[in-house]
Amino acid sequence: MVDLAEFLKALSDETRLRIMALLYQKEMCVCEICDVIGESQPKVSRHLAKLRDADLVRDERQSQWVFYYLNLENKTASEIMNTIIRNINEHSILNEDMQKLNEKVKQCKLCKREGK
Amino acid sequence: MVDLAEFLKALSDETRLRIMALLYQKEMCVCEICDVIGESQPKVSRHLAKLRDADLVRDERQSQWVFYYLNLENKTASEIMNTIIRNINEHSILNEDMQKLNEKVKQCKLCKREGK
DNA sequence: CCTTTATATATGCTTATGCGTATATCCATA
DNA sequence: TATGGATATACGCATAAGCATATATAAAGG
Repeated sequence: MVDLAEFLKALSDETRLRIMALLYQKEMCVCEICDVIGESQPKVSRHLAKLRDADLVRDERQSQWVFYYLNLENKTASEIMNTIIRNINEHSILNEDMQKLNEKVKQCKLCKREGK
Repeated sequence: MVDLAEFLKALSDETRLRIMALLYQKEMCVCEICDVIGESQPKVSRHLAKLRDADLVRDERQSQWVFYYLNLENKTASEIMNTIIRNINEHSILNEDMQKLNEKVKQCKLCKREGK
């Protein structure tokens, strides 16, 4: 397992926290994430790479799109994410992202996966 | 409350994690902490300052000694510390510190507080 | 093939972080 | 008030992290 300090460092960035909170809801492709959080594609991609390096997320290419999803194998990591989501009301930006996600979900035509 | 990312950043350093795990057991003065984790006084002091800035710990001078203790007011922070401690077996260095703490506790003559 | 869309990475830069050493401060006591 | 123990901070340095912009790669579809 990845070192605890390393794993917390991977979580300790606002952009990455926002991404993690989104992926906690459902797996998403990069462009969806960019859309919801309003950050540039290279920025999101770089942060996803860090999360992947820390083994917090996994990715899977589906034709043009790369879908990211939480890696739930790390028990400590999963429990900490649970805690954050449970207390999400104290963290307004995460809350706003969730609302935006719910709106977007209805209208996104591109990023639908066939399976899963 | 301190920003979630900031708070996680404060936690995401091995030395600070070790200190937090110790303080989870009991309040301690700086020299005790140095002794248990085997790090220099300036290093420990600097890390304690960071934890204090993030409002994860509080301090209280008792004559020559400054005692540090966990600030349990931040709910998210407390729950995350609980999670880490609950899973401490996966993080050997924290475990070793705990054992060392237990040995030291018996023999420490200096750092006894009158109150609390 | 060529273009478009989606994604990843490289580059150059600025700022943040951590460290060891040296020094300052605070307090108790001789 | 001089000394020593406990603690905090300053300094100089090395490395890491984050950003924007530009470019590279991958797949789909004409």
